[in-house]
Amino acid sequence: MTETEMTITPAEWEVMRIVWTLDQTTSTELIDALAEKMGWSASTTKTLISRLVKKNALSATRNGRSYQYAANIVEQDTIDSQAATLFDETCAMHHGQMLLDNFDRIQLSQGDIDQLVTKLTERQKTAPVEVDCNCMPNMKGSCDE
Amino acid sequence: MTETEMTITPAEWEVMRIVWTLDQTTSTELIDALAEKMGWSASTTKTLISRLVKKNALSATRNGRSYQYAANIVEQDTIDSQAATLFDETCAMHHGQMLLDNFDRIQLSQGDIDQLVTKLTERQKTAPVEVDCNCMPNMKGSCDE
DNA sequence: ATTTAAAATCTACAAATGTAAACTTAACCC
DNA sequence: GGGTTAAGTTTACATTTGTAGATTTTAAAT
Repeated sequence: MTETEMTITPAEWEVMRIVWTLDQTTSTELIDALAEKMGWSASTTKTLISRLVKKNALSATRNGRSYQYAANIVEQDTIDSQAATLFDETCAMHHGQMLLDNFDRIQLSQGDIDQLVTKLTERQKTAPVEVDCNCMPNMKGSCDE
Repeated sequence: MTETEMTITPAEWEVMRIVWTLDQTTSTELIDALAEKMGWSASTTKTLISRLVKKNALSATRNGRSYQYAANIVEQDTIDSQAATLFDETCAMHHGQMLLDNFDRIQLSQGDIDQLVTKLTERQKTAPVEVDCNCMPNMKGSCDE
């Protein structure tokens, strides 16, 4: 499997979330959940399912009249690369503030916090006073506000 | 200004990054920077500039033969809402791990780290052992891996 | 004033995306 | 075993996005 770095669109992402949550599911369940959550018509959900199966994000196993759908991609990995893209596409100077500004929106478990604090404390030793801007090729300067 | 929550596409985002970095700039500068960074033709950059001006993300002030372009939207705010969207669109259960997995990709200043550690320590007091899944309407359960 | 060249505007167009109706097929109930 | 109906497949279509050529304007230089 050549892992051709597929793209999941926002609408498709909604389907994946349900699949990940239910682990193993059917089009009916997906149609119902997304009709409720997103207000989508059955057709819309069906289309999205098809596209996800075609791009191999979902596996479809025939079971009587219908299929059993399951995710072929790991949720954590997919979220991680989604985030990686965000970090890559935005100015490094603003990442710290971005986390601080969104802090209350981010749910964290006790274990997450422990690990983060540990890593942050470690990082503190080598942290710069100011992060450099990485928005332009040869730019030492900074994104000024 | 009714702040109609505009959408910046990935390609447009590249233009904005340069504008934010240079603060005040011209089409020529943008064309050059993006030709180098992205390999775009002059026309492509011009089109993106137009679209950004039309959606009011950029202001254009005539100056002789050309325009002076400047951002109408604040970089930090824009990055913050980009991140907010990511957090909203992904399962809350995985946010902690997402940060840990991307830790080395995130640049942080000493000040950022201090503030984060402070907030995390404070949060620890009320943090749950496990974060709940928020992928489906009435779902107490969890996204099982 | 005329030429020229840069800057802006207009037009184009394929691919991706969101959204869904229409049609087909096949499993299941009676 | 034939009709019903749920599930899947096809077709559709407007918008958005990435990408860029063609055309028009107009400031600047001579």
